[in-house]
Amino acid sequence: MSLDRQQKRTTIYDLAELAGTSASAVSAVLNGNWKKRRISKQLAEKITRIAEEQGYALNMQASLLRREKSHIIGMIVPKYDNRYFGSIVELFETMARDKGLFPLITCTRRDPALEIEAARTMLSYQVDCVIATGATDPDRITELCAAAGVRTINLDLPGKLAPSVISDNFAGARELTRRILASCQQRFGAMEPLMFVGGRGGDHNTMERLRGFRQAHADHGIDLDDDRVIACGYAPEKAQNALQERAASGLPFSRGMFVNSTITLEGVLRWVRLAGPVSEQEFALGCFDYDPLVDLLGDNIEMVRQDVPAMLTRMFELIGQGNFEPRVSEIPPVLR
Amino acid sequence: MSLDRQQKRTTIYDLAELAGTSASAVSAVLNGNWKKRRISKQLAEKITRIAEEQGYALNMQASLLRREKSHIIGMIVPKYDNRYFGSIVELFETMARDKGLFPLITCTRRDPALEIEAARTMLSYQVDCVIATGATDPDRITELCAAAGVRTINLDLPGKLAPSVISDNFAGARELTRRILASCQQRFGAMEPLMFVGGRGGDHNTMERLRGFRQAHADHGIDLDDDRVIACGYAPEKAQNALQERAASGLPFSRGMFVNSTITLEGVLRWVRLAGPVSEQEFALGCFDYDPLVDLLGDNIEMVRQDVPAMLTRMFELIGQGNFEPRVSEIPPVLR
DNA sequence: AAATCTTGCTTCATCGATTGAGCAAGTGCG
DNA sequence: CGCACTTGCTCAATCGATGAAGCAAGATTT
Repeated sequence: MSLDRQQKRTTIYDLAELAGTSASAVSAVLNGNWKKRRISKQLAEKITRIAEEQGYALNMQASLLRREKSHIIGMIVPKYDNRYFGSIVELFETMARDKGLFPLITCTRRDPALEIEAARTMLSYQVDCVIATGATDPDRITELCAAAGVRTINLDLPGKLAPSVISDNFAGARELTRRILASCQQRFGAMEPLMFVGGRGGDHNTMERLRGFRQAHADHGIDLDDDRVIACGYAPEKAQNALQERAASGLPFSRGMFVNSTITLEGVLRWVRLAGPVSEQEFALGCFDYDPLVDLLGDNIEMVRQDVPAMLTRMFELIGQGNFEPRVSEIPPVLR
Repeated sequence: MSLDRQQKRTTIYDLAELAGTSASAVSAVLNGNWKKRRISKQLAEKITRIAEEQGYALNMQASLLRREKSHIIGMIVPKYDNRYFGSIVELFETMARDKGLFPLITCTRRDPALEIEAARTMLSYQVDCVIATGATDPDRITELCAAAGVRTINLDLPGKLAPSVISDNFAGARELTRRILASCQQRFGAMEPLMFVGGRGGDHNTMERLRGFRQAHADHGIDLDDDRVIACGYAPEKAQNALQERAASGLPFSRGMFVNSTITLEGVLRWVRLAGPVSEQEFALGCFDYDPLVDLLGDNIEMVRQDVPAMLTRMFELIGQGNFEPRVSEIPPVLR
């Protein structure tokens, strides 16, 4: 790796020399508390000018080493490349910056080992706080951080040891299911039990969504066999294969499907395309997650949009209040 | 902000005391060069054990302050929430980590001021190298970093002062245009000049894609009026409004459209839905960018997928070779 | 005129990890 | 036995920014 620095960086000592003053004065001026330190306006202006001329950039590492709080806030995300996590990350950055915090984001591709590794790295970088988003084992992260005196908040998936901010999966899934059933009624002339595709049986969100899914069926007095639930994970290929197998198995198949995320939807649609009966026109689909392009192109696809701004607002509220009790905040999703 | 640390963090001095040795030995053991520093295996093992027991985490700030290279590699991206940049960021993180570099990513939401601010912040964090992705003013970033002795590479959009890795926009656009024209021929029985929607007239990629767009028309001997080009920016609302106005203007309108990104496609589809003639079935669309869900749902939408893995591979090659000549590497996109 | 206060700086220790220099004890060789 | 060499460590300076403590010169009070 040829990443060798060209010249030595300008430091406050260089500036002090150029300004004929001390490093301490330069530091005071550049970090804004020169009034408190009784530096004259003239000297302050002179130093500021010279710093600009020299293109001085603070050495954060040195600065952070000295300060007690780093104002760095870490976020661990499973994936970047879907709209849900993409918008979480983008808004998180913006909000963190607005609050004077420096956002440090790391993506773990749903790899539990990388998750722990990422948390450890964040601690090394002296983060003040870690947000564990959609983590497989949020409590492990909380423990690790707690050992270093760093607080954590869980986002998207809840944990037992730190506060969690998640969607109201039950209510959202119940309403989404209701809509898919209504769409079946309208388009096929009758309601039939739906299938549930994607997610992991063990994860909290999937369990809650399943509860809403079941409740909506019960609301309409529709019997639901357990074998209509295909919690095959989130990856597209897994959903595609699972549907393939299911279709081949001879078990009853539904035209209405509750799909657990846009990622999974990719697999479902691929199956419909390649191996499925005819076209997606013959299905009534619903997706727990939002993607604007699907919304525009998928005529028969209902979507639930998780309320990312509300979730992040709540999260920063908790931080602001210094509230780190392990309570769960459920944010209602936006239905379209 | 209540982000107060709970207890003091464990340092090498604490570990030294516990192990009955010196901080120097602890440091040598923990950063792996204990053999070079002639520390005995016993002591090394003892220190390692104690460090683990105490949940010790290195203080990166202190470590980086002392070292010459930080091994931090910065990336500036305009947006997270679309598949193209999402996959760039995700793969960049993975590849950087594999090469022993620490990825530091920042999103500027296409705000030129934030771009400069982000570059400055990266310098403060002592990055060894900055990747400016889709930057509005990459040369400004290069200058700023050069003043601090930090090299830069441009990705997606080229600059004049640093090496650039971009898609072969001309060839990609020419082929995409050819396909849209063929689709027009097949579906409407005749080729007609297409419209070009989205992008900024001034930006390199848009200019090159326009060149390919024009060339493909010329290849088929189709006359193309300049007023079929609507470079209204990338944002969905802008595209939607521009099409609205265009339709109202009475100028000739095309059923075939070259759309400059998936983001813009969102606006185009919205226009089709809300104000457009009937449905997207009556259009032949092509998009310079890839989204798997559009690929599955958009029956008449051709897509060009920029070859993100190849682009990043090339980028890391340049870094590895220490090659910082301002040359442009054009990576052929993948056509589907 | 002496005592006190204010202004505008400078000095120096400190944060935690790293590393060149150095030192003491042990080993090997003639 | 004396000298060189090796082994296994410790010491102390250093990276750059920060801020408490201190100090000198001038202003103000008694």
